[in-house]
Amino acid sequence: MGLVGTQSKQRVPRAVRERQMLDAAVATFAKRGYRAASMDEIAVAAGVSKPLVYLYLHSKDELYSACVRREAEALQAAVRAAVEPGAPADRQLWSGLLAFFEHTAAHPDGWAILYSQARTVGEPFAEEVAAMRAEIAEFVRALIGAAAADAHCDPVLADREVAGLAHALVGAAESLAGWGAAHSGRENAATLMNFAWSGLANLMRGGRWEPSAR
Amino acid sequence: MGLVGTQSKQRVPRAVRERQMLDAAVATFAKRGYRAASMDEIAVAAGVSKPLVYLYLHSKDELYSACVRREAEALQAAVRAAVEPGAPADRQLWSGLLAFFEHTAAHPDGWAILYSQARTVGEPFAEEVAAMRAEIAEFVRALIGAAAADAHCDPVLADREVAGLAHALVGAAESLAGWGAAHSGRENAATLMNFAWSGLANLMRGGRWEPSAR
Amino acid sequence: MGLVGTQSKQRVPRAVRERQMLDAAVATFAKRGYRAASMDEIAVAAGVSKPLVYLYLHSKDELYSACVRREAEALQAAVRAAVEPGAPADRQLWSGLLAFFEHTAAHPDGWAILYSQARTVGEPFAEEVAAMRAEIAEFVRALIGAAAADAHCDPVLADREVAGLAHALVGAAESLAGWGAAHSGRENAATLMNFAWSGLANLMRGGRWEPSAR
Amino acid sequence: MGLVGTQSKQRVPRAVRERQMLDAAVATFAKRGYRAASMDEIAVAAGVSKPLVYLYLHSKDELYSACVRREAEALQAAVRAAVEPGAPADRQLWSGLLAFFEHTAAHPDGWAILYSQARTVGEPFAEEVAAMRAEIAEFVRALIGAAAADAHCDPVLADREVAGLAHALVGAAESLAGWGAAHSGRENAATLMNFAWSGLANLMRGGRWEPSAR
DNA sequence: CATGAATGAGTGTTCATTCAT
DNA sequence: GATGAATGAACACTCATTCAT
Repeated sequence: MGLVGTQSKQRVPRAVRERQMLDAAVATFAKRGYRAASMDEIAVAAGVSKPLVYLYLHSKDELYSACVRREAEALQAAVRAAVEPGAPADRQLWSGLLAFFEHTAAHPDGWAILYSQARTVGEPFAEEVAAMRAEIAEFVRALIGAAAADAHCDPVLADREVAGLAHALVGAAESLAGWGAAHSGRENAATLMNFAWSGLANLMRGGRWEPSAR
Repeated sequence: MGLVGTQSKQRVPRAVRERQMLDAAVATFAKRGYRAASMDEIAVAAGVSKPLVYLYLHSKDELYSACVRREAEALQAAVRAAVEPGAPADRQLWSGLLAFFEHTAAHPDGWAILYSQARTVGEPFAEEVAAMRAEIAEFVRALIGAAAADAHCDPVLADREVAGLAHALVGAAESLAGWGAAHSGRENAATLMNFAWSGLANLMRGGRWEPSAR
Repeated sequence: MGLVGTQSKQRVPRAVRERQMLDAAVATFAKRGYRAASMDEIAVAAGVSKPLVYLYLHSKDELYSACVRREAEALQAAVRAAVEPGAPADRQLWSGLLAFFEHTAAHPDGWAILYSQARTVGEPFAEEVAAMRAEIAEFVRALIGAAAADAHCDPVLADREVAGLAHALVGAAESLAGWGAAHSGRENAATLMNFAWSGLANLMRGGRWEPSAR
Repeated sequence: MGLVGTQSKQRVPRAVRERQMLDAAVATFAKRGYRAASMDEIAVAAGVSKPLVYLYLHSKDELYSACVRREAEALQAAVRAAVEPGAPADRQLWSGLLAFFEHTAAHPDGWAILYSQARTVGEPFAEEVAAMRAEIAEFVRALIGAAAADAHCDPVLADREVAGLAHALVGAAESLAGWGAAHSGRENAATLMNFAWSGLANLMRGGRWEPSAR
């Protein structure tokens, strides 16, 4: 006793403790869902006492919010870092998709929170996640718009249609991320590019599928 | 007293009451989520006492299960009824998408249960919903396969790639259903067909987007 | 329809229906205990609807009370019928014990209600059962008193001691009835007579066990 | 304020609180029975909130089990401490009975739990109590056997008969403990010794009561 | 006579949250 | 800085009991 470094109760700087708590919370929320995860379980998983969790993160809502924010920012940062601003639109989309599939495969708990959990209506933070999603869709929309401009696309695509296409593409990517977790990110990205880009290119050339067509 | 319909304790046949309860439960589960919805709230919404809900539907789990089953069957029936088995593949896909978007737009609560809620990991019945989704994806996969065969598609598409495409399409449709609830089903279906079918057609002609392409 | 004897819903006279209900109730109360037995279960076991049970027996309390009363009277009647009023005290005790063990062995559910269930403090009817027990003890006490008088018992036994002896004997009999359900009534009765009567005889002769005796 | 003991939320060490809870639970279970006693009532009687009871004792079953265990061990300890292993059999029996009557008179609630409540078929822990009872009966059986051996008892008593006698004696003691709670333990013990020991002694001398005797 | 339909009141249990130390 | 002790409020579920038919 009295010897430096022999305390059993670690004095750990706040930043580190907070990260431990967030890690534990992300894992627990991903496994159980927001309501079913208990603060007790999270505190135990983080290796700290419950009041400490409250001291640092104030409430279950704020804790979950912090988890969502952290994971969302990490995903967005990964995608942003992969995209070269000056490159052609298809190249940018490809890089972004690749980074997206690789990041979600590497961080399944984070992805689960963003995709499966936080979306649940009625729960808090559906808005935060929806905002992130909207931001991504807007980015994709801009890419499509740029490509259309480059191609001097003849019968200009309606804004609303472009936005719809962007949402469809985002949904397709999310679905693939969930379904193709077993596959490599490169494979998923290639599948989606092949699927989407040709359709877009065709649209820009004025080719349309006609419902009345026999 | 004496007026028809002024009795305090309504005597209603079981089948009717059960439907009222399911309606109330679907609305409540859609608004709050499985865990956050309380049996009290559902009973009040259905205009009956809690014990009666338990008498007929036995538990929260069974009640939720019944909701999921009913909504899933309704959606599948709507899609199935719209698709003409003998028609060409693109025609079938179009009809199915149209029916899907129209049904989900007309029954947003049912769709919320199937899409947002039941998927949440940790909640019960995620499996049932995943199974329904897999069934739909398989149907789409078969359509794509048939179209590819019709087109004597040269460099045969790998099975795994077709399955991936099917999941991407399903995800795109789900995403559009959520985003474009305000739009007409016809519009959404057209957007998706334009987006997807041209890409598929191009793929079948052997056209591929090449990541290495500068 | 209209044919005599072909109704599916039996019209059964009240007395018979009541007996069916009591039989079912005795079996159910014996198996589950007073609180754990539900009126639903009893009604199903009796093969009638619940409101009919209420129509005839008014409440769970009254139903249980009727069960206790019926079983208690049956047991007392069996014992009373076996005892010959004029016979010597030991003979009377023997006959009573024999009848008691045989009746309880033949009606284990009734005995369970009287012995294990109805005694539980806090439950209603503990009093009714206690009264029956007191009546039996009093009968035994009178027997012992008569025997003592016959024997011109020297140092007259204190009234309280005789009452205590009677209670001890009753308890011994109850314990044997529970433990020795597998044995024949005759065996149990013989064991108890051998055990008790000699002790009583000795007491009457003035023989006492002395605590201070080495 | 400032006065010792005037805090609104008492901070009491866990061991103390647990004992308070057990005391309250024993009293409540004794008064109402297992099913009729509510956790609310117990918590109020213990002067704490219900969640604290659950935090420490986990469930109604475990709480009841803890009560039964504690009271059973206390009773057994009291009896064991009173019996001198080397003493003659009658002396041992006397000491044991005396301790038994004194302990049950001093702790009527504990005795109620062991005797009236836990025995009720259908309730949990009937087994635990039955096991304790069997242990006591076995101890008494051994005493009778030893006495018989000392006395060179001629027509050896059948094992089953000895076991029956032991059960009869235990039942007699239980009955007296319930009936004679108002009397002194010494009085009850004396009554039972006089009743039982002479009968046993007579049996060992080969004296038997004959049913066929006129 | 007999019952399907219905409920008020209460049960055991859990959880997010906060003090006093 | 860190925690053991404590609780208010709510939740899923059950049961004895009663109408209206």
